[in-house]
Amino acid sequence: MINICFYVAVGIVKILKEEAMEQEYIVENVGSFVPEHVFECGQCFRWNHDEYGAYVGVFGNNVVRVKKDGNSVCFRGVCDGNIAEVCQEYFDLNTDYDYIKNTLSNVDEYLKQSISYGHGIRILKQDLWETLISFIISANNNIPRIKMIIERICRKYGKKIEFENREYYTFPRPGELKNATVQDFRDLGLGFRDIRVYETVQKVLSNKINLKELEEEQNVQDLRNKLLEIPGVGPKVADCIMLFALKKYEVFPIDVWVRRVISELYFDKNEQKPQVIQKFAKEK
DNA sequence: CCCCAGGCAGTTA
DNA sequence: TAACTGCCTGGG
Repeated sequence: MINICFYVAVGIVKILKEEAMEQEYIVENVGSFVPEHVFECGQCFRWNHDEYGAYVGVFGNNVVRVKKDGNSVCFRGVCDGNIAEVCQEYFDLNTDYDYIKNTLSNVDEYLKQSISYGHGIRILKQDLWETLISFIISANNNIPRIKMIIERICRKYGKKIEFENREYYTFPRPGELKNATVQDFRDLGLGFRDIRVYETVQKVLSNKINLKELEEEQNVQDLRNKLLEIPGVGPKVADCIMLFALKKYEVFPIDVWVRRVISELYFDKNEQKPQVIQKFAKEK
């Protein structure tokens, strides 16, 4: 398990509009932060680039615009709390990615090239509830459509936040979805995933699924088994939830592409079963 | 028109 | 428990 935390993202915070909690946070010399690598890698679904190459996204009750200029990154937005603290947690700013990349680059030539290709990536610390629902929707689906569906859910059930004269919508909490029917989800374009999302909402509301308990479960195997009981959550989705929302950095989500790439590179193009790839990745 | 997309769940053997 | 198959929907 990799967990390096000797490193602190120092930056400058400015209050821009006190009444709207609009703030700015500028961090100099951020190692490993390329917005395109962070936001387009498929770990998140609510970030979109604007006409100036900046990315704007909603997470929690925050709307933030992220712009990289040379060696510094500017975070600007309306935040539920201190923007520096909010961003340090969400963007994992206090982890030394250079150390991790150096270590993994020495494993083999394929990893070296992969890391070079995506050198600016960071693993976001996303909200458990949003990640759970988002990855149930991701099943047998493609990223533009996943993003579109999630946007429609937020627009219909989330809370509106205004920023820079535009409207943004939070991802609805379970309570905000309590009256949503299977048909409502079908109408939003979820397809056969509608019943899975509906049942998951209902089970969280009736406390058959306890999000807090999942947050606190430290044993990865037990956590995985608990996640697998949730409708619409299989092995791949469970691993994504653990990696992107619960800081379980030892998991290795295997989707069709990871399977294909690893089979091609390491198994002489023979398609391997997820179980075999899982074992291989863990050992490596 | 067919095929596929960041899988899951229910059914067989 | 491993393999097989259907599934909403949209785009290439």
